[in-house]
Order: sequence, then C-alpha cells, then structure tokens
Amino acid sequence: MPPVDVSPPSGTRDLFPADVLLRRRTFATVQDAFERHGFEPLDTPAFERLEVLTGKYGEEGEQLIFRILRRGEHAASGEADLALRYDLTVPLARVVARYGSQLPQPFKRYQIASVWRADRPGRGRFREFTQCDIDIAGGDTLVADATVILAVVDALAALGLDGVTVHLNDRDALHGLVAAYGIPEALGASALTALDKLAKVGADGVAAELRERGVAAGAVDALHADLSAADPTAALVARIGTDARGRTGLERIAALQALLPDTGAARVVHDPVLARGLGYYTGPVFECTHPALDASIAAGGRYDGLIGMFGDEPVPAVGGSLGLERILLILAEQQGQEAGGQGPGPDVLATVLDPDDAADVLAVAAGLRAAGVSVDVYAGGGRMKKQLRHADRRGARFALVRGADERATGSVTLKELATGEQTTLPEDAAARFLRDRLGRADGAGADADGTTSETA
RNA sequence: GUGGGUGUAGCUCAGCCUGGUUAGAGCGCCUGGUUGUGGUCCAGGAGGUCGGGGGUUCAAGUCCCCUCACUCACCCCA
Repeated sequence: MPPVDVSPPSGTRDLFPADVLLRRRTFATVQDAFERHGFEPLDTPAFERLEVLTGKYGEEGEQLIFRILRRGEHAASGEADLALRYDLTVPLARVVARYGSQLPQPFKRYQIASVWRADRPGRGRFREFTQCDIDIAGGDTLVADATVILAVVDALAALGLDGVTVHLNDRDALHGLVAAYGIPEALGASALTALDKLAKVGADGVAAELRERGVAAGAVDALHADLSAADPTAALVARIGTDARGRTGLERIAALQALLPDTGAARVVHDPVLARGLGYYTGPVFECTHPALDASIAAGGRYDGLIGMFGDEPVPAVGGSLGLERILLILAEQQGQEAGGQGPGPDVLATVLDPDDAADVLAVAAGLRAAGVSVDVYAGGGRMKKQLRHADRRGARFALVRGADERATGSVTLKELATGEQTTLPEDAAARFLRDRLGRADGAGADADGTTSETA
C-alpha cells in the first residue's frame, strides 16, 4: 500500500468517461420526461443547516446524516452545525416554507442531485448517490398523486425499461389492515414490515415472522389464511373493508387507479401489503418494480405533514423518486458496458511526429474543428507507432498525419483506423473528406451545444 | 449490529488441506521485430515486505491467535 490510500472512500465511486456519458444521457431522458409533465427544475445547496434535517427521518435515518463540524474558533467544540443533504424532499420542504408565497401553487419541481448517507455500503447501496425526485407541493387532489406516478412511469419507459409494475397502496388502508386483523396499534408498524416481505418469503414466511414479532396467534392465522387464498388481494381487501379508515384508503386507491390512463407503459396493481416508507407518508404510496432487479427502482407517495414542520401552515404534498443507481445498473447490464471504460473517441487524432511540427498541426486541427470535426492533438511525445496505438485505444475514427512531407506539399494524410485505409489529400479538402466519411451534413458549422462566445 | 466468505503482480486468480531450493498463470503494461504506420503475430522485459502484527517450527504464502479491509446473507434503504 502507498503511504496514502488512493481508493475512493467506501460507498463512493470514481466515474470514468463511459460511466459519466451514460449517466448524462440517463439524466437528460428523465429530465425530459418530467418536463413534459410540467415539472420545473430546482437546485438547492449540497449542505443544509443541521436543524433543517434533524427530526425528519426517524431515529434510524437520523444516525445516517453526515454532519459537518463547526469551523474556525468553534472547531474545538466538536459540534456540528451543518450537514450534507440526506434526500431532496426535505430541502424542497424548506424551499416551499421559505419562498411559499412567491412560488406557483401548486409548485411542481424536479431535482436530480447527489445525496449522502452515512450508511454501511453494500451492493447497489452507496454513501453518495444520485436521487431523482419529483414533487408537487400544494396539490391536495388525487390529480397530483396521479401526475407523479404517470411522470415516473413515463421516465422509466423513456429509459427503455419495459415490464414495469406499479404497486399501489394507501396509508389509511394499511391502518385499516392492522385494525381489521386485531393487531395492536403498537405492533402495527412491525407487523407491516413483516407483511411487506410477502413476495420474498411467501405466506408461511410472513406468518412465522409475524409470530416472532409478537403478533397474537389468532391474527396470524387469519392473515395466513387470507394470504394463502386463491386471490390474496381480494381476501385482504374484504377484510380491510370492515374497518372505517381502511375503507377510506381502499376508496382512495380505487379513485386513484381510475385516474391513471392506460398508456401501456406499466401495469398498475393494488398491493395491500406494500408498506414501504411508512415514515412520513400520509395517503397513497407506490413502488415500481422491474423484473430484472429484485428491488424497487422507484417509489413515492403523499406526505401532507412534512412541509408544515417548517412553517405555520400545513402544505399537502406528494412526490416520487427514481432509484437512478439501480436503473443505471440495469441499463449498464443491458448495454453490456463495463465500468471504467472509455467513451466514444474523437473523430480525429492528430499525431505530432516532431516537436517542430506542433504549431502546424495545431493550426490544421483548428481548421478542422471550425468545420465541425472533433480533433484530439496528441499531447505526449514519442514515435508514430506509439501515437497510432493511442489513437486506436482512444477509439478515434481517423488518425491524421501532418509531418514534414505533408507540409511541403500542402497536404494531410488521413488513416481510417478501422479499415487501415489511408489517403493523402490536399489540405483544403480534408474537412470535406472527413465530414463526408463521418456522415455529417455539409455546410453547417459546429453543432449547437449551447456554447456562445461572449464579447465583453 | 449478528452469522458466513475472501485478502498472493495493475486486474482476475492458482498455490494453502498433506509447511521445505530463486512464489506462478492469464490478461494488462513496457521494449524490440531498423528510416513516418495502430489494432493481429513473434521475441524479450519490468512489476509482489504473499493485507498487517504476533506465535509454533530447523524452516511459514502454507499451521495457530489477534487485527484491519473488502464481501455475501439478515436488517434498512434508493
């Protein structure tokens, strides 16, 4: 080991060219989908005042906040006053509380950004990861809930993920479930956690775990029987319907389902044991799954109480979040890409055979770039052999040679790496030749990329 | 946090059970196969305190103990 450990801190990653490019494309796709649904971008600081974050994520979540020690003369105190953001929902709540009256009502925003959790890293689990959130603050109708789900489904579809299933449930229906089976309120959350594993461990497994968690035998048997029924959902729904609050939840789920047009992008099912994110959710909750991964790739729900924690008035809100890292995992596998790979190379790699040629080669390269061709001028020294090998590894389409011979005759030599075909042609014909071979339309200048030259 | 697994060359690993001359392979890397031609091929080369510490032994990569790191399952999440 070297004196300094040069591997990234555990739970973080170095992203190589191919990784970054894939992520950029993915973000752009998600962004477009969200904007098509009327969401606007918002960005907030990477760190917040500590007190903004505390008391929002529950006891376990609180432990996972990355705290930032006080600086300067207070450094010795060892106290923290700031913290890295833990998610994007709480910062949104803060923004709504701070600028509420200036924002459109309802305020629909999306945010794609890194968040940090002092978690124990594992597979598909990082201490720094990208969240991709959409939320509607100030929307108290089911249209808001439906919009979030539709936008999430559209984003997943736009990414090329087929076969997504949306699991729907409702916080009130969950309360109703607990009450209808006679499970004590105190055991409710624990029992729901066990029920949530149904798909994983089956009815028997759930029953066993419920017993372990102290649920009475009568309730366990009743649940076991219903979970083993030919149509477990129908059996559970019938039971939940015997509870008033449960009925409220069931009706809301039905109303929400009725609002979702069948776009063919995803299957929507009522999943009465879906219990995720029980923390601050107050109404409908949802989760999206994909057959390629044994975990959720998106989730969300209604949380009417959170924003009110920062202000005087409660603000109803509903949101959702895409599990970008997991989606990228699926996409990377689908496309057979390996981490650490190179991105697509430049159109042309220009060799510099002799240091004295440098100014001339740079000038030729500048001319080609002006014609819309990307040119990488080799920045290392060495023989032609080495430079061509580098061109090959960089994935350049062409190698350009402009040495003493070419300069003397006002020409350039272009070699297409894939075929080995090589031509020497007049200098002023190079751009046209390249544009033709690269399949670029003639005439246009550099591609529009948002770059503008500023004149002071 | 509980239990299992793995740490040997830049990477993936073999060698360990049945201690014993200079610790290996594949890939990668570097050089060469004459003048300005890559990807293929051929030849050569560099690179390892065997995660760290202690112990047993004439002798430890190999056996024992401790420690650290990584990893899988449970838990929790995105």
